[in-house]
Amino acid sequence: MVVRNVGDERRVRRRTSLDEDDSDNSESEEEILRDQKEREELERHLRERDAAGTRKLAEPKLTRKEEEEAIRRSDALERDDIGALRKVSRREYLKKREQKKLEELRDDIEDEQYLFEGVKLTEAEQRELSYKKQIYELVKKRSEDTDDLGEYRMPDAYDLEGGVNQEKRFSVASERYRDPAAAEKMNPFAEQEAWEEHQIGKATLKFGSKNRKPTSEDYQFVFEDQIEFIKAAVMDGINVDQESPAESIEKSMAKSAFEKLQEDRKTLPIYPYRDDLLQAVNDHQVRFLLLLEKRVPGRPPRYRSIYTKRGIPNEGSSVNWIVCHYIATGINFWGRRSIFQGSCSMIGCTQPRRVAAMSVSARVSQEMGVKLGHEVGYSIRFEDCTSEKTLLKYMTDGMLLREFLGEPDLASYSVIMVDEAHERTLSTDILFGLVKDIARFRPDLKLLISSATLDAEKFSDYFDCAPIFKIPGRRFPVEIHYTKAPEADYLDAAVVTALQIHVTQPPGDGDILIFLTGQEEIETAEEIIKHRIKGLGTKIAELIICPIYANLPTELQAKIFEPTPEGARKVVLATNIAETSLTIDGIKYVIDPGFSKMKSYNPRTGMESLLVTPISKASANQRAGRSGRTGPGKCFRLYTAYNYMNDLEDNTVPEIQRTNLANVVLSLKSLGIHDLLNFDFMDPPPAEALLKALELLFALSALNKLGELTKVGRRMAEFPLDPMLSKMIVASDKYKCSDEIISIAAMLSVGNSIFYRPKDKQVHADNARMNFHMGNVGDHIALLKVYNSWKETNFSTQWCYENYIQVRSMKRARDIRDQLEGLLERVEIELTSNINDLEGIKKSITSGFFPHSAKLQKNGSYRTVKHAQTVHIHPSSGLAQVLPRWVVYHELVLTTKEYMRQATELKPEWLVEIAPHYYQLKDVEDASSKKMPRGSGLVS
DNA sequence: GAGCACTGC
Repeated sequence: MVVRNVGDERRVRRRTSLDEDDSDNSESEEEILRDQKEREELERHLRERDAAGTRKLAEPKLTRKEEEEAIRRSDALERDDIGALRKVSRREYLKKREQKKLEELRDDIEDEQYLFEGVKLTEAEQRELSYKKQIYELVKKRSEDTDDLGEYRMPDAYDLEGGVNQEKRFSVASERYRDPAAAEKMNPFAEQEAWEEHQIGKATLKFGSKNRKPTSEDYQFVFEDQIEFIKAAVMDGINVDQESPAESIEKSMAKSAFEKLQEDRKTLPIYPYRDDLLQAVNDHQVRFLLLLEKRVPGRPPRYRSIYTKRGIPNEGSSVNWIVCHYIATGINFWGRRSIFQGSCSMIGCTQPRRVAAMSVSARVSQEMGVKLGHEVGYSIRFEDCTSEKTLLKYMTDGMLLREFLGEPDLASYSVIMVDEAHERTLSTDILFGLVKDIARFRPDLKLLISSATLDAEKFSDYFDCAPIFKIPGRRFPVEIHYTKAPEADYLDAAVVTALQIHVTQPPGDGDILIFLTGQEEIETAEEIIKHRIKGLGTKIAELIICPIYANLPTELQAKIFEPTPEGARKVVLATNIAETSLTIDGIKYVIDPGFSKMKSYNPRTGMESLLVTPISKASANQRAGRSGRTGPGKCFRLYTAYNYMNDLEDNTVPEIQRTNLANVVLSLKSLGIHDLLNFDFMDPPPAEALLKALELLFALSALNKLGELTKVGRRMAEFPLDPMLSKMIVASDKYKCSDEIISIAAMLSVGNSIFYRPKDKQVHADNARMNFHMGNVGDHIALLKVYNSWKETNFSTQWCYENYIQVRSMKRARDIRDQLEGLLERVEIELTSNINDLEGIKKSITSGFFPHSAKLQKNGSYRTVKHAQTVHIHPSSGLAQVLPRWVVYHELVLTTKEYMRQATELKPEWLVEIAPHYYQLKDVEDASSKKMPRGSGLVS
């Protein structure tokens, strides 16, 4: 939608500069004029679109600051190395970016000086501050050099010019939620230098003289508690290219980028199968299953350098895009016109992750020489980069699911390809069922399921014995080592193993990756390693510890992508995030303790909990594969071969079997699927979970007694939220406070990552947080206050710092809120605000969450009204000290106790008023008459 | 007086 009016000549120009491999064509006057024209076009387009008013469900809301959005988009696409959607003049854009960067940095430094005023800084904090100042100076210096700004530069391929541009790559792979300000801080030149200095500074502080020459005795250190490993197996390499990487880079540099693409396409392992593949798709008109035995790990450097300029978020992409390309260009096999010659129905391709959808589509559009957003586009939440021309559309699986709601037969698609099916995400599993269903009455629809799973037969059986098409992958061999005996303390064992590797192997031959279960464990491991290294002094080479987990602030995450300095070794401590979501270069050793945290759901109590559980074999192999991406690797498993064979499950339990299904059921119902218990799931969820979900939806009056969707239910299904949140919004219409309620809903759906609580400043953080709880209004209203205060400061970043609030989460909440606001219109709810009517707001909340009500007990604990289950207010709640008699809560989590997270006081009468079908008068009266111990000890 | 694996709409 957004790209329609960008001129074609831009593409031509771009192609030329690509071929010339030259970067200094400065902008002529003519081009500046053209840029201006484009900008005007854009503005006009945005105005028109806004005037048109009616918006498609998934269309992003771009109205806040059109310019800002344009810059953001431009930035994103530049990183794609596509540059197709540039909306502002390059010159203007760069200038703005530089200025903004400077301001941000200055603010940052000032903030910190302000915050730490009168506080004695630790060594690390001082270093951090001076590090920031350094960057500021560097950026300032660079921005004064104005000549730098006007010229058009092709983004570098990252195998050129002395190495990888890590920040750039990383900023895409890691920034789940893009923050333009943070991204802009990542100046490839300045930060690199400052970082190096920073690192050197750290190293000198810790390890003393770096210049000391190593003597032979330095390496004779032996650990007291070595762990013995047995080499048990080797995962063979497949199709590993014999050519040395250096040679091939040199070779490929000599050619133009376009030639490189042509050339490399032919060397892909899939290339010889091209005709067979198309023939196979052609022969199986009704349903066709394609299983790609993908490269489990790794691909040689020369391929990586060319195929994933954008970063390497998704390891399956290289197979995926080439298949899509074949299908798209080979469509005339089926008697239709090729994608280039005009209209035919769309090809849809789903990915489990946003970044993957973006990067693969960028790659394919480049491959086909078309502009991203035209013939090839992507569609993810908050960002729809497609147009009427789009024929090959990449999207997240959840997005296709929502498209189903608007178009239950997917009439606009002729091919659906589900990629990464082995990950078995919730959305993928539901898509399976739906897509299989519509394939029955749409014989023209082709299905392709692409998976790296080993039990292809299971997938094939599910899709009515669809033929399996195997495509060989590519990987390096990985040696697998098991321990001789089980390890009692896997954390300690992991640390010992890492140090063992570090000491016995020459530095520089490869980094170490340790899989741990969570933030806490990672921090502990970090401390242990630091402590042990200290004990070794300068006897060993430098070891750089890099923690990585999703909640780690983005700036700190960037560290793992820095190249390892000469003579040192990195040890990466990661959660599951390193298993699928991101790829780290240079890992040669993987240490796998065999555990991860998994969410489980108990349908009986409606409680979710995160449990540390043993991983599956599939998961273990995936982890092992992480060591063989750039060369032969080794994987050390901290369990025995017997454990592996006998104790581990083959595959991870699919998400659909261990989650709350309320949302799934609502979606399926609104698609007209009534018999859910007999719905064709590949792995059916527990019947109990389904019934629980149905029960809840009935209670929320989303379903009637016959299990049919009601009008309320239909409206609820429009919102991409939990049914209880959706109900809350629908109910807010009655209480005239939809404005407040959507803010609350947005804040709640961001999760519990809003308040930031650094270990060393917990008191400050808690104080700041309590400000929002003034008057004991309850956690929901406190969240509303947070959002509104932030809004009043014009979404200020500094305000967030002052109040220990995570900017990233707030920005996400803002986006969600905007989306919800747009959806209100669709379900005909008026946007009304009444901030003073707290009762109305609380009643709306109760309308959605009445099944989650609890009553205070004598001992200070609570008991849920419906199930008489003992629960407690979470200590982080504003009501933890207040203990109101009745509360309604957002969710129940099981950690050390059963805690209610986000609670608000309510009046018991409301329960009967709002949900007379759910609560009897006696439920409430009974309780209020007993009240608190009035007489004396009524024991029992 | 406690703790947050990872995604996605």
